[in-house]
Amino acid sequence: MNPLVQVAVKTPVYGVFDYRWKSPLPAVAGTRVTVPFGRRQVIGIVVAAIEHSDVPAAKLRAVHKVHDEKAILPEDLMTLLKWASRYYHYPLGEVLGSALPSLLRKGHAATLAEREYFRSTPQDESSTDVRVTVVQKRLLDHLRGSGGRPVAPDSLRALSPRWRHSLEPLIEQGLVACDTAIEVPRNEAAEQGPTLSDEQARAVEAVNAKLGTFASFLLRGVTGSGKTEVYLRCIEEVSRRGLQVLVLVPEISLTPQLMSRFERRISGCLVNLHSGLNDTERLQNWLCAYEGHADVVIGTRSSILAPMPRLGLIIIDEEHDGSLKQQDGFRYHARDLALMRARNRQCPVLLGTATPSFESIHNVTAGRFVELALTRRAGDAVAPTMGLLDIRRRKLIEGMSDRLLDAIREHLGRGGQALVFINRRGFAPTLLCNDCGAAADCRRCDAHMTVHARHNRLRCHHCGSERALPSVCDSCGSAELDRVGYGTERITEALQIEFPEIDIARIDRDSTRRKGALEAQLNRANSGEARILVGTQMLAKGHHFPKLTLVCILDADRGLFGTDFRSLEHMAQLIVQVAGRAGREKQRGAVLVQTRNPDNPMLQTLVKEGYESFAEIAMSDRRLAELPPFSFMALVRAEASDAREAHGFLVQVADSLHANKSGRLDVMGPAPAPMERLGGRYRAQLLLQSNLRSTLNDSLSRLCTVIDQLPGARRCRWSIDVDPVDLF
DNA sequence: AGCACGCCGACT
DNA sequence: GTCGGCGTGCTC
Repeated sequence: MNPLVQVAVKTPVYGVFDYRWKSPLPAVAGTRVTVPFGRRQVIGIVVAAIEHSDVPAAKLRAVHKVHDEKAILPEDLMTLLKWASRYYHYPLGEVLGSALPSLLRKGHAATLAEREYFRSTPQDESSTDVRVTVVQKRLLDHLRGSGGRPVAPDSLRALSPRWRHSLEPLIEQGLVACDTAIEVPRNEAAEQGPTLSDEQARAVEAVNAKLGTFASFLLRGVTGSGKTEVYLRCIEEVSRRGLQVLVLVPEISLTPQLMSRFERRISGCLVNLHSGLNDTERLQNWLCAYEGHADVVIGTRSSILAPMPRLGLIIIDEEHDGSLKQQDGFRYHARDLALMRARNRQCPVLLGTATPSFESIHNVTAGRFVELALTRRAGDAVAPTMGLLDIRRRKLIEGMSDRLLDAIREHLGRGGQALVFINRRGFAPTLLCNDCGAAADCRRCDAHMTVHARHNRLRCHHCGSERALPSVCDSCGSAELDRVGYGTERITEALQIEFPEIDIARIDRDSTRRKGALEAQLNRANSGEARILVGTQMLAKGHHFPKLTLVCILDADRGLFGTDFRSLEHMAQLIVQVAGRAGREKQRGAVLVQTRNPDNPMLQTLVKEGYESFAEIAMSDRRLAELPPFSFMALVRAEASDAREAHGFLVQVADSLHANKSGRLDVMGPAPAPMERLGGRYRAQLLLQSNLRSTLNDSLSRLCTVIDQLPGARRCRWSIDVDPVDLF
């Protein structure tokens, strides 16, 4: 009897199938195989070798091809991914697939690219009268002159564009030898780190003391307190021990400063994994991690699934950041996977932020995380002063109060820079008819369209559809159209009128879409050429503008009344992050928050006492309301082109849950999603909440079985989101 | 996801 | 009579 294997295949329903193993190689879990699936051939991952299959022998088919000799997904990753498949209720085949670079999913060989090197042979050294061309003479001289070290093609190309043509005869004659070697990037540190503060030194020591065991640290450091320096010192120590470090950052392309800082400080093999890489680069860097050549891997969310044979430490920068949660498909949270992975691998996790997520604060309170605090800013910098600006009954110029404009004038006068933060791009969020009151709405979403004045267009920021800016109202034909509300474009325009001599840089997704445009804008900001910066949350993260002394936050009120129970938390994090851009050098910074709710206790606490006090109060509200992190949530979403279809589907799903009575489970809905219509499809959702993780998990498992058997489940697109961050 | 199977309207 | 529309179900 042939041995049997289970193979995970990328398919939304089952995912794991049994096959006959016909290869002379032993079956290894984590290797890629091509298997017949239906009438196609697909690539799957071997999950296990099994003794017996419940599938009738006649149905079992043979593995067609074996791609790898050793596991492409090492055992520890397989364990993590299998766990994640169960935890997030997402098919194993899809989960395993998401851990592989796309070229490997398509069957590309898992080998690092090789590079040719050339050197002069002993035969060449001894020969005296070889007849060579001028170009060949030049090539030989260069090779001889390199002192026996192999020479890369690049430097030969510099000698002659047709270098290979000239070189080949020399190789044939045995004068030049060609070797191949794998290409592994190497980085040389160019600078030394500063002396650590006591707090930094204590933090580094605490982490280093736990290397080789599982421990979780929350590095809570105010902006500018030198969290990155702590990361760098820990990385140095882990490298010294011959282990690898995995560093997760929010969006690497938005933080070139952070990336170059790592490059200046770390010696060894440093690779990136982020969305800006093409498939080949991504594969090469992934393989560097997989083969253990990489000492440090820096990447975005999905890097948490990168194979690291000598993993010694996981660092997550900006651990509160929403981008750590995948918002479609396999909806994992990179922070939670990191904790699970570190526990399995017995290595520490270091989570850094100025504004911890409530989940992490809760974990500190519960004793699961050790808190490391950095309370002082580096150098002479002191924390900026924060103040609320009551704009009720005040004269506003394009949404900005006179006091705000005065403050900008004052800071500019003293040679400072001002940042105006408004988390809305475009000119105005709404176009209203003055006669009939109708707003210009998106035809595919339940949303107003945003006015983009510069391009004379209306755009929907939810589905991306756009149309020409109408000159008359769609509903009544009136020409009295009002652009209501403010976006970065309008604010920039207004400030330019107010400060005609001043150079203003607008930094949002629209103004930085073109390649290199973001760098160009950031350069203008850093050099001090631009004196006023207007931008969205793109400006909130990680940037360091030396001359910036004033931060103005225009629309803080929006977060106070969000639809989501996390709106307040996110608003506070955003305000603190933006505020942190001010006064990072000698001049003390100031932060002004415009509001129509100056008496709001949450806003007051945040501004007067800071994030920590704010979080304490906001979290006690969460506890009373039994919301996460004091309970566990999952969201079942459904969307269909017919609203009744999506709702009906969820009614059936909900019924199956009510029928079962084990543990405490609150089922809310089905209800229309906060924005019911999006991109022309109707969305409904079912919210599950429990005080026990296991109850929630069990309910979801049952729910999956029910859905699989549900006729018509395929007419509607559905998904399960465990621990959702946005209830949209 | 694909891909076949199967059951009803327009056509050579 | 047949061609082909896409709703439904399966893939070890």
